[in-house]
Amino acid sequence: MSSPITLCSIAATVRAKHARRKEARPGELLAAALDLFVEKGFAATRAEEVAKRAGVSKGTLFLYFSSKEELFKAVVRENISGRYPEWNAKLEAFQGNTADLVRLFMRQWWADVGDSRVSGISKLMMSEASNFPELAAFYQQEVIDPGSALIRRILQRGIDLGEFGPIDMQYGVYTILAPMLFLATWKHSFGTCSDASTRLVPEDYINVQVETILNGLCVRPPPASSPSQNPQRKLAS
Amino acid sequence: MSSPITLCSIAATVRAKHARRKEARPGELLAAALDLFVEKGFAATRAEEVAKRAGVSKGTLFLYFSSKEELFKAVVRENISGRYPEWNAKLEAFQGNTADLVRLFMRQWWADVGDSRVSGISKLMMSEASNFPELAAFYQQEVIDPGSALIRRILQRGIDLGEFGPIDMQYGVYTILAPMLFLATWKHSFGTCSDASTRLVPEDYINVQVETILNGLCVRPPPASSPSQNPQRKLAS
Amino acid sequence: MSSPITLCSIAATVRAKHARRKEARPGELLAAALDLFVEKGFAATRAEEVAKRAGVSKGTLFLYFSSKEELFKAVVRENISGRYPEWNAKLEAFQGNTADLVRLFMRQWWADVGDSRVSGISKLMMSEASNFPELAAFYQQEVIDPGSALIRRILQRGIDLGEFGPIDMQYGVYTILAPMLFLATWKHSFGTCSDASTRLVPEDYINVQVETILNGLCVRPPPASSPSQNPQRKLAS
Amino acid sequence: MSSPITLCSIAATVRAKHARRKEARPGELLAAALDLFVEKGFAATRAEEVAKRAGVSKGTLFLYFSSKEELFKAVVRENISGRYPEWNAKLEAFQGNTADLVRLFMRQWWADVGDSRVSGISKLMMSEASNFPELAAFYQQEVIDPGSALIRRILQRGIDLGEFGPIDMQYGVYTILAPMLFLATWKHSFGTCSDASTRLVPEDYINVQVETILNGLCVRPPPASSPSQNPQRKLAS
DNA sequence: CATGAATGAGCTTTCATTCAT
DNA sequence: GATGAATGAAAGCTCATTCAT
Repeated sequence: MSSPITLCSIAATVRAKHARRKEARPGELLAAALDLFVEKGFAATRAEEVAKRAGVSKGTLFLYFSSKEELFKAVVRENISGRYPEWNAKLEAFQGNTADLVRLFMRQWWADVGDSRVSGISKLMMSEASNFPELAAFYQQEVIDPGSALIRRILQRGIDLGEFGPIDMQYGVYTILAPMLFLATWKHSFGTCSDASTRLVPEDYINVQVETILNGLCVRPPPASSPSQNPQRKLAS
Repeated sequence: MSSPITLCSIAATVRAKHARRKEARPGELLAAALDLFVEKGFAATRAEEVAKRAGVSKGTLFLYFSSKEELFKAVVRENISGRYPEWNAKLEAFQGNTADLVRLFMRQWWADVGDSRVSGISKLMMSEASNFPELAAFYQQEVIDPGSALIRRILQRGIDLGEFGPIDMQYGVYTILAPMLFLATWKHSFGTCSDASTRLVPEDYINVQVETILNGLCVRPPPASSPSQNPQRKLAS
Repeated sequence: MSSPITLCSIAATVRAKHARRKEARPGELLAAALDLFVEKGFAATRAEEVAKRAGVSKGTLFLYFSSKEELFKAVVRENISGRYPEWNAKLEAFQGNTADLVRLFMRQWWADVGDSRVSGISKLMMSEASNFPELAAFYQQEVIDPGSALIRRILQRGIDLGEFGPIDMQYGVYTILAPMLFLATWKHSFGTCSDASTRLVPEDYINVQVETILNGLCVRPPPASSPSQNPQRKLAS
Repeated sequence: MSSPITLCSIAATVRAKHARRKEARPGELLAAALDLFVEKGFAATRAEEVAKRAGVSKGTLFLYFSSKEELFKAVVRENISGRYPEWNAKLEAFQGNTADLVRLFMRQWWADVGDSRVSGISKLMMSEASNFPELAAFYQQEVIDPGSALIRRILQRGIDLGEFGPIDMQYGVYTILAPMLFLATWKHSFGTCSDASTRLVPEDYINVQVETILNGLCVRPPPASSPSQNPQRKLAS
């Protein structure tokens, strides 16, 4: 029974298995690379470790990505999946006042993005943007700009409905963007190594940030006709 | 007139010239190191290149700083930690209301730190903290903790004087810290490569941030007995 | 007949050739390292030279041994520690009187260790122990202690059988150890450069030492019922 | 009063002081170098540390010794002061039996040489002989050979008086030499780092060695007409 | 003479990349 | 296609030696 046919079918099976794995390879490598790039940064991530985590050999990594730089670029491109349509839809459908919309947006962002591996990409881009300018431009176009537009529409809604005062649109966006990107960056830098006493609880951080953004630090006379908008504000300890 | 005095002064000159080099070295090395650390990050900066830029050989660098980590620490002390006494003194001496103190603080920070190469250190630490835990701990101790304490005192002043409402101290600090560190990080990442149209003007960014922090986005009835505290707020464009 | 077997055997051959190199490497490296350590000492032996002598590159050395210290330890294990079981077995199996066992032991040591490059390791450790405390501790544990134990068992055997008088065990061991280690040290120091007239013939040295250790220099009345145990003692010239 | 005369006399005083120190310099350097070479070996001893211990600058060391090798050679040559005439005289004058002479000699050697810094020279030569062959030859001529001759005369005395049996003279010498040189070498190698439990007490070591050399390990019928020659022999523990 | 700042070759170790199998 | 053994260019740091002062 050691006929050529048997050999062929063995080979076919092997080839099929290979092919199946082959198609999965890049994805497995990219996932492993994302984890490691986020955790250690670009320079400190060793190619061999990426390969090992993806379950392949070092040589195979270079079969799919001609260099570590190409791998990095692929990781970033791969992970910029637009969740924007979904968010835009939610924004359109929202019925309540805009302050609550801002609260919802920031908390949702943390739950969907900040608290997931994807926030690592932000940290990564912040860290490596200057080493990969084309990638940075790409990221700006694909992620930062749409995100800014989304925030801008929220602000505009507040202004249009008379809830928010007048504000510079270009910089007003950062009012919301900065605390979020800072949180993502911090979580992956000092957040991994600072002692427990100074460790930041993201939900509490977000709550304090959003209430300050909305109402400011300065005392103000209680608004005439509105229920407490600030149930989450924590008292000074 | 070939008096001992003359002899002494010759010796003094000689010594002085010799000594002057020695005394100048650390400063030259620190300046070179700051440049390169900011430009390339900690890990990617080669000791030899620092030396070359300071106009000395590799060995000389290690004559003055026992390791690359010590060099970095010295850069931080020279450019950041060392300035806290001055900043604290300014805080003590300030006479106006706390809202103006916050405005002053953030604008001064931009002028002194953010707008200089020094802000690159913040970005660098955000990028590399997780890879150099000892450096991260040092930075937290020498920079983050005193900085947080300083901000906390500002907030407490506002509360004590009845200008600020109650706020959680731990997270309230980030209200001021986050926009500044975000700006520093942004400037050294996307700021170096984003096209002119989206480029951020730091002074305007700071102004919008500080007014939002103080007064919030939400409209409020004008306070009974105070003139507009917000002359800088730019109008929506 | 192009059966799977043929295919398999081709693969096997390929694998074997590949594997053979890999399996041969450690041995080649250990041999090269032994040579160089003995010739130049631990500190003065450069990793690159070991690699070159083994016919590989610097990097390859560190593929098999994680550091120069580990390389040295492996050399010691390969050449010394690893042989104790064999030596212990010989000791257990020995049937004759203990004086002859001591003679056998010292001559065998010379044949197996002293007369080979391995004795250079003893000299090397004597020279560099104080500079490499971790290596010294390792050597003490892996070589000195088991060696002392072995000698102690020989002495104890002599005492138990009534052949040897009572002796302090701790220092009695040096009675046998010192002449051997001295010989090894001498061979690799003055032995390499002293002129022929004063050159020491190890076998003769060993013979004189062992007879003196056994019977002393002092004359003694011939023991009642034993033939001369000392046929090798050379006469004074 | 700032006359040239004053200047000259100041200069003269300075020069005198300089001259006085200048003559002391080489000695101070050699003493410092001896300590360090013995403690750390040739390669591990840093020129700067020798200079510092001698109280001069690194540059000055190279003013007196053109290289580290020359310094090493000078250290060895400096420390080979013949104590042989004195020892020879003592040997001639000794009245007791030769066994006691051997005991005296070995204990005296320990007190005079082994226990002093000079024994470091032996260790040093053992360690570095192969790197400095001319020096090794010199040392052999100046130290080893006269020492051997002295021991040979002691042995010959024992033979001539009928106290010692016949023995090969060339190798018999090592019977006494080996334990002493081993002790010196061991003291400066493992002696500095082995744990307290295995630490060797030199006087006890010498005692056990000398009694074994004289009387051997093997039991013997008590000599008919001699008082116990072996009061120091320690009992097995 | 004496100094000590400066040098730079040299060391161990790491890791992206290659290529024979 | 896939492997992993092998490579060799760096990198941080040391220290004998030099030389301007």
